[in-house]
Amino acid sequence: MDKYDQIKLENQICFPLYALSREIIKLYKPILDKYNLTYTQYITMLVIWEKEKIGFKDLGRLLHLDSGTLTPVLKKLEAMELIHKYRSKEDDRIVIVEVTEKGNSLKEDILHVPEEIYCKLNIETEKLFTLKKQLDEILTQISE
Amino acid sequence: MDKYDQIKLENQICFPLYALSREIIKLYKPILDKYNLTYTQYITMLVIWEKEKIGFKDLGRLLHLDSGTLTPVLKKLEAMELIHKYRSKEDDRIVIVEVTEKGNSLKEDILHVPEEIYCKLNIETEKLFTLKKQLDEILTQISE
DNA sequence: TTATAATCAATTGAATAAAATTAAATTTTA
DNA sequence: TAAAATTTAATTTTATTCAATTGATTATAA
Repeated sequence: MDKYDQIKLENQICFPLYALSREIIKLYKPILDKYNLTYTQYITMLVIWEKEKIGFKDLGRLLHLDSGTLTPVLKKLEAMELIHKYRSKEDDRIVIVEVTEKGNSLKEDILHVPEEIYCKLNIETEKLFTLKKQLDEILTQISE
Repeated sequence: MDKYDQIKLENQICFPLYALSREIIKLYKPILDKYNLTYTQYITMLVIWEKEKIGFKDLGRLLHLDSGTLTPVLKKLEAMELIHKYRSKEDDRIVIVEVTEKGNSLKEDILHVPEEIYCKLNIETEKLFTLKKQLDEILTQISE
């Protein structure tokens, strides 16, 4: 037992999380390229598709992204005419994001993406499910 | 069962990986700030400390980082005098990285960092261990 | 030997990220 | 009610990260 063991890369818990996250995003790349979406833009659209209309703040909270990241992402999605933004009538500070018709049309094309990723991952559904459960649990705990 | 269920954020396996990875890096931030290291610089130093001397290519492979990321990281670490780089005598294409005396001195101060992170995470060691095992397994499979 | 291919690191441009600041509006409190 | 504090989102700045390309070097094949 070496006192330096604890700072070996192989003994870091966060590292495989960091590395795997980036590796999987790389798997998404060729698929999302067809729709001119980055991974961040893609997950942002997932939430907007599901909610149809959502406040900027709530969107950031769900995605764990702060305004400095989210603002340019939404600007890009708006330029692509997938969403539009407007300020709340009741409270002018609040920005609301809504999916456009063009955005909803893209939703139909995107439907097959998760399936393609699962094929590329090639891991038992059961394994993925238990892994996701563990990650969600830790994520909830940390985000408090 | 809605056909749109599969593109809900909550059903994406990669998302908690991506979000948790960034959340944990945020936990590192205040700790690593004291040493003027980013998370990427930190894990890069972990490998260099362990190997003492390593080729650029091997370093990138271990960290899952390509030259576009690693080049500026090493440039910064060299400016901080923690490492030095030189090209191989045998093959001028190959860059070799070595830890400096100052770099090795920092190693001693860094020893407590993993402990601090475990405290912040506040998760059973057993849970973390099994999680890491699963992640490592998938990472190995994907990186083939 | 010469031409071609492969390898390697650096560079470039776009996207992502965090921190600090600004600006506007609302809520609280004195 | 008026002032102060808080909330909210955008902007700005600085830094990081990634994919694609470039340029240099070495290895291989004709």
